[in-house]
Amino acid sequence: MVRKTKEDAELTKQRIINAARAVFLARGVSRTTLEHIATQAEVTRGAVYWHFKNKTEIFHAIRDQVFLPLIDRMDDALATESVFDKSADKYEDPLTQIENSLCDTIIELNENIEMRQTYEIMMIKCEYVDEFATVLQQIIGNCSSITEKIQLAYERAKTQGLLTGSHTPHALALDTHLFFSGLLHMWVKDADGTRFRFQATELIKSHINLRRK
Amino acid sequence: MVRKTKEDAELTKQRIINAARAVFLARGVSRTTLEHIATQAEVTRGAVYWHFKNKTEIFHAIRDQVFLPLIDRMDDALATESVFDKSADKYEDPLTQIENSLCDTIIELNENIEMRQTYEIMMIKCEYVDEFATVLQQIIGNCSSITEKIQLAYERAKTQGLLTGSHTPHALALDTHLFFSGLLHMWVKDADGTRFRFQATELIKSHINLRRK
DNA sequence: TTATATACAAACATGAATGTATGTAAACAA
DNA sequence: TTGTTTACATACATTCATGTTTGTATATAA
Repeated sequence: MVRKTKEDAELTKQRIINAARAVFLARGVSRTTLEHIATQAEVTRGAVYWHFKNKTEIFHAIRDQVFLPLIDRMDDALATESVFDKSADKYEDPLTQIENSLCDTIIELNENIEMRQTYEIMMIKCEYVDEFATVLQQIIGNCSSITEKIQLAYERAKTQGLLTGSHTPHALALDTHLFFSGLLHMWVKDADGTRFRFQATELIKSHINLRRK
Repeated sequence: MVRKTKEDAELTKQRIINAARAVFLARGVSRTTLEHIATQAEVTRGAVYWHFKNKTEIFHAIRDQVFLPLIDRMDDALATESVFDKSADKYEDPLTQIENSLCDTIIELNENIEMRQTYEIMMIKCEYVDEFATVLQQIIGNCSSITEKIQLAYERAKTQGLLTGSHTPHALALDTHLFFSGLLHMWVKDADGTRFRFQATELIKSHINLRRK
């Protein structure tokens, strides 16, 4: 078995990525060798080195495959002025918009194995040093842009008189972002699902309800 | 230079721990070799192997030195029925108690280099697999007990009529805990301090103010 | 005072993991 | 049809980290 068509090769590449995700998850990024990945993908290290320069490049491939689409989706959910919820057949107010965009992420995390595994790898199976240190900056950057989107939604909520108290949209957005960040971390760490996963969406709802008039 | 007194030996051990913390922080736990640690501590690997079985044991030593006292302090700050704040010369209400216990942790993180470095190592320079997986369980456990303490404080706040809205102490406690968890993560990742560190205590205050009547 | 245990240093042996170089059969272009 | 490139597999060289063993000077107990 040797030379494949272009489609076959692309398939092999994807198999390597999937294999790497599984092995990273089980053994951590550092302890994973290219041999591990190759074996899991049922190829040799030769194939891995053909498609990727090194382990770091595989790591980035895994990350990009899950996070780039996610960021887009989150942007979409929050950026629009007003959203018509087809399932509920009505327009969502800004607070519900925030709530839904957070809940959707959790739902996606529940349903999408690859995304769940990728999150887990990024959060607790990876050391952010040297080449990986740059990833941290990207994460912080994404967080900022999401927080800004949330803040805009809170500002709309404020002008619409939906908010309780006299809190600034900025503070509310940061609080929400930190809450959600903590929730994601706990969601990931709560592997058996007994502590956080089962009530994640409820936690989001009650978080948002804290701000509702 | 050879056989030392017991005190000397204990000092060497501490030097190794400190060296390990520094190297773990710079290179990540996985990429750190015992040779790195030995060099940093100005001893040989022989000394390291004398005091510790392996790298994992050093890791636990670092963790215990910082986290065990921390948990005690957090418990103290939250467990007491009512606290007399000497600096302000008045009794603290439960909400202020929560606020202060969180702020104190941040202050400690700012002032205590070893604690700051240890946090950073645990959060972003370590992969929780194999022997380290158990540490995750401990972390989750600590989180639960802290959340319970916070919940008790919120219950006191409720009976004293300090809370806005009709939220349950349980939900409030989880929300606060997740918020703080997220804050700690961002605090650590925000190494240059421009995004979260500089306003961490303000974020805590505004988080608590969300609940104040 | 002497035997023994301590607190290391130095040397050794082994096993990986990495990257590269080479081989090769099939796809594809001309 | 043939030359070339592609998509790998295989083999090789090197580096590196680990754990263990041995050596040794001194503190300490008897």
